[in-house]
Amino acid sequence: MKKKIYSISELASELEISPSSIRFYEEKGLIDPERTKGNQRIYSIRDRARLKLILRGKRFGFSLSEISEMIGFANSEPEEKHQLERSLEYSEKKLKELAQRREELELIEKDLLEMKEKFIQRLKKLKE
Amino acid sequence: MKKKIYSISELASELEISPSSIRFYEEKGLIDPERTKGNQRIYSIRDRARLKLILRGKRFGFSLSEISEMIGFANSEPEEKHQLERSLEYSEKKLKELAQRREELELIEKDLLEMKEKFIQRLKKLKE
DNA sequence: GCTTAACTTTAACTTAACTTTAACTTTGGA
DNA sequence: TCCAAAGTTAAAGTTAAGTTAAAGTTAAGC
Repeated sequence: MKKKIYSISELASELEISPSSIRFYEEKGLIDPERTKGNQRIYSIRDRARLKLILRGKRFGFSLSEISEMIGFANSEPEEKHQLERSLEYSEKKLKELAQRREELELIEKDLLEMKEKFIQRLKKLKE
Repeated sequence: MKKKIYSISELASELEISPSSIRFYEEKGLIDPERTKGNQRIYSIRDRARLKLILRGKRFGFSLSEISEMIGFANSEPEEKHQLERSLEYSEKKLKELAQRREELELIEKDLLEMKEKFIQRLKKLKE
């Protein structure tokens, strides 16, 4: 069982963000790495995966607090029936939101494709 | 030919943003409505469409300046060949970016779907 | 053991994207 | 014609998401 771990700067350069950003996410409660005897942060593969998730979320315009909410929910292991049902509802809600975003993304793509076509047509005419 | 127009507050409430935001976008050069004799802003259907585009872009984490760049490019009518070619390149670049975003969106959706499945399974077990 | 690179915290600073406020003007209805 | 509602600008204030700086601590290679 290999237990790969990372220092803050390793992880930062791999994910192409600054160490300060990683510390900032920790301050905001999005991540919570172990520490060495000397108090330096050590990141596990799971921590790395979580950071990747954070960055992915950010690229979609989710705010850190939204991401925080999603992570908290993802990592909960609800045992009680009522809580389980609430979690289920939450995931369904988020899935719907994502579906809507996908539709909008398709609209933007359509706009851009049309633009591109227009440019191509005009270039063609220039060549005649 | 009906030439529907809007006041700032009409448009704001329709798009569910504040009038100040609309003014702010104008200040940033994203939109440029006509004015009445008395200097009040009047928005055309095209202005409304553009605002929608701005909001759509924002929902995808594009910054206002990126959106501004895209809009400026969309509204340019380049006649020169070289410029046309640049515009074409630009649109292709943006389309690639969008494709990548779509992939990431699919990853997030997958994560969420898995979560949802887990909750369903656990609920099932509880009922046995 | 020493040096130096990498780490630590705390606090101030920065930027984008708005929002709020203040002081004033225009518009639409009784 | 007058008044309230809606609009105007300019400037200051706010919030999120970092970045930078200062001052000190730990770890790694010689």
